Amino acid sequence: MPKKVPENHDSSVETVLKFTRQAIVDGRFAPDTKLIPRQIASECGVSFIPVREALRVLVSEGFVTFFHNRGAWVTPLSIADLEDLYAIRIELETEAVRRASPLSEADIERLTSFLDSADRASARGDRKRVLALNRDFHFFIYEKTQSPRRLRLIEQMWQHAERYQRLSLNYRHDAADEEHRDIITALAEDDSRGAARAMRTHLETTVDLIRTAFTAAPLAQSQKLNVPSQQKVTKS
Amino acid sequence: MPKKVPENHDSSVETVLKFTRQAIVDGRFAPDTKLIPRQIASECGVSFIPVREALRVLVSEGFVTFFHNRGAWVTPLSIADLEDLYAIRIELETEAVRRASPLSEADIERLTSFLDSADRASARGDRKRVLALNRDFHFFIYEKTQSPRRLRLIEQMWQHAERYQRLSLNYRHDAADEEHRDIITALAEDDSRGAARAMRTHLETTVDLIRTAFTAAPLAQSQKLNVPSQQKVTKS
DNA sequence: GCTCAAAATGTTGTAACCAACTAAGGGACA
DNA sequence: TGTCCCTTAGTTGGTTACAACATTTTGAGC
Repeated sequence: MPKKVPENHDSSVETVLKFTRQAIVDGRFAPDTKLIPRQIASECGVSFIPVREALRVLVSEGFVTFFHNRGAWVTPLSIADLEDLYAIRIELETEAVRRASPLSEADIERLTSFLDSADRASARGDRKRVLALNRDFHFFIYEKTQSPRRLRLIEQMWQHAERYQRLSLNYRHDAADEEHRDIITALAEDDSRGAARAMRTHLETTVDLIRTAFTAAPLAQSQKLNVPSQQKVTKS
Repeated sequence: MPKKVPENHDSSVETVLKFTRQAIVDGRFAPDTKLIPRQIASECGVSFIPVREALRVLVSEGFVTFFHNRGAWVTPLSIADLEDLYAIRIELETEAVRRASPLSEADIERLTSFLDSADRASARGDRKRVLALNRDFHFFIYEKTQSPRRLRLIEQMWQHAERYQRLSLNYRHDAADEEHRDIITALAEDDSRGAARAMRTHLETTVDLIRTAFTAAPLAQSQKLNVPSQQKVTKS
């Protein structure tokens, strides 16, 4: 059996996968639009066979839907799916916090430093950095659970969630920061249940904001061009 | 002729996907062995390109691991992964039961009928039917939650769990049946928390059994050390 | 026996080709 | 004018063949 380390350098499938997934997550490939393999292939500088492999993976991840003989389409967004998604996130992530506790003094300091950095980044208007630090904060906790499957699921859920978060343009840093610090406070006291409760509150507040933004700007999901008939063919 | 009947004829990729996943789940493709694309291709009667697409999907589902330039290998099993898997199953499935409640009188009767059928099947030694009814029982509840994402995750976790369950050869029908009826009892009283508790107990008992079987027979995952090449012993 | 090079095997990716299906356009006809 | 059917063009699903490269095995010389 092979002794270690799966691939380090990206294969062409990996290249296409990352490119396409990112394009879907950040909205460049809009919901309910058709994905044209040849176009993606030329944009990534590969032939169209690795593109099909990548699309298959994206189908299995839920970002893309195949319609038999009608090609690959970006999976649409919906309020129902948003609720479903966040319900699952809340379960997985509150439990992750619960399992991460207790944290060491050093870990608490590290978490605090993420928030302080985010504060400074927010003050200078560096939204991208704020979002990166938000992710760092959350995943620093989740990684403490030593649960690879859970971590993988949470990562996937986050990517799906990003598709929705993008719609609420203004990231409310101040409110989020306060909720984050509530989580830290509970963790510092080894109050795992309190930390989990704070995480739940945080996520529920987030989904409330997104829901509002989503219903206010339904353009994002109602712009259905060339929608194929609803005969679904590939799930899995 | 009026209209073409939409054929449910699986695509090549679907065929390979189902074949290979099933072979991994039921142990015919043992953990830590190499998957030979050409062999799978010929066995499914397709060329090796759809096989590669299917293997990609199985990688994304966690059943297969790619090693760059060293091919595709069946993901190994481990106690740590077993615990991880069941921890997640418990979260997703207890919450599913909680959300499924309250159920109608008819639903309760339906659930009871599954268990009665399983009893009869067990009495005549039809293990396969017992397992199918076990699945029907669980998923009848989970489908009531109207949560497609959760359902999909649970289905995937079940397939992974089957790889481990296979190792504990004797399915303890009587114990499982009693736990199942505890779940029904709680559901019949609209006691969603009680039902969730009963589900948790049921799953914890199950994982205990599997853990025991797994540690008792570690051969199952370390014995099948792979060999260089599947057939050719070349030395003649 | 041991080392290292060369051949065999396997993996990754491309190109050309074909069959089957979808979707769009153009009559024939009421 | 409008509907329905048929043709046709374009796309998708799938195969074979092949080139480039990595790994493994073989084997010859020391």
